[in-house]
Amino acid sequence: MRIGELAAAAGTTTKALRFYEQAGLLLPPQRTPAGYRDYTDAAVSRLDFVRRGQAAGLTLAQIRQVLEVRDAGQAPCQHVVALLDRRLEDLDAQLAELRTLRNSIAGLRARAGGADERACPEDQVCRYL
Amino acid sequence: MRIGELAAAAGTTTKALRFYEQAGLLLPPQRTPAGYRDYTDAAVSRLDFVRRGQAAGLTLAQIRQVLEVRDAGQAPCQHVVALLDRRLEDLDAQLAELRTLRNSIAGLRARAGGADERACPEDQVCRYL
DNA sequence: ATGAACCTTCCAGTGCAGGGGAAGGTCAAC
DNA sequence: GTTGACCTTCCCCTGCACTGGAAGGTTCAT
Repeated sequence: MRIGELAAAAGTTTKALRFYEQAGLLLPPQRTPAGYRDYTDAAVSRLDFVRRGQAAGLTLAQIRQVLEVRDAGQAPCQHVVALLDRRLEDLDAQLAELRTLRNSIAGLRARAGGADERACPEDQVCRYL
Repeated sequence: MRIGELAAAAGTTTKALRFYEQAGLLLPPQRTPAGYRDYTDAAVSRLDFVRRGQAAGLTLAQIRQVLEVRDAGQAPCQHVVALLDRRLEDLDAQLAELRTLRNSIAGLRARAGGADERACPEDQVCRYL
């Protein structure tokens, strides 16, 4: 399987695949005599895993760590669970932050009312912010 | 007022202030004969505005636009209100997205249970993701 | 034999908001 | 008269996940 086919199968681009290889997410595949990358089907499921990790909001560096554990022959499950737990914590923190921000912006917006046009005080840029 | 004093007064760094000037957020100040930047107190309240904008999650580019309107002698209030409205929409979208993500990760985590150590299937990286 | 469609490497840039540090000028105090 | 703290410009670096393009090699169909 050449890089273009793999990209099509995984729903990504050849550029991204070369980048993944250089980033340690894809193992360097066999090469044809001409130097073309020659992938096996395993690369497709590996990329599926990468995409599931990304969908879970993991960084490529975190996904790579999981893959490295797996490639070393160990079960990465414990590691994966720890990542999920940390991700949940981060998400909860981020959600709390965004909710606070939303409230304070909504407050500003309410204070501004109907966007009337009286000029702001001279010593200030805008009284609505 | 020299740049170091202004930075201290505004709770930021000289690096950031030079960057703001180059980015069009701070007007180029007078210079002393030696070439030092010499700010007036107006710079402090301008920086306060910048910080309030940042606290509201606006980008420096958006804040700069508001400042440009103000510097042109117009009241930027309408503009500010529009920015706040867009920011609210974006925040709501982002919150919805994060909530969805949180749910799906919580689902994965629940499926993983107590992080037990049975190996993942051979053809898969980890059954928990 | 030639053109399209693929592939290779390498270099550079994107957006965001600055930070790091070099090389050199200036100002006040001791 | 020199130390130390400040200032100047300059250019590169960070993180993240790629993307774009140049210059050149390969494969396949016509």
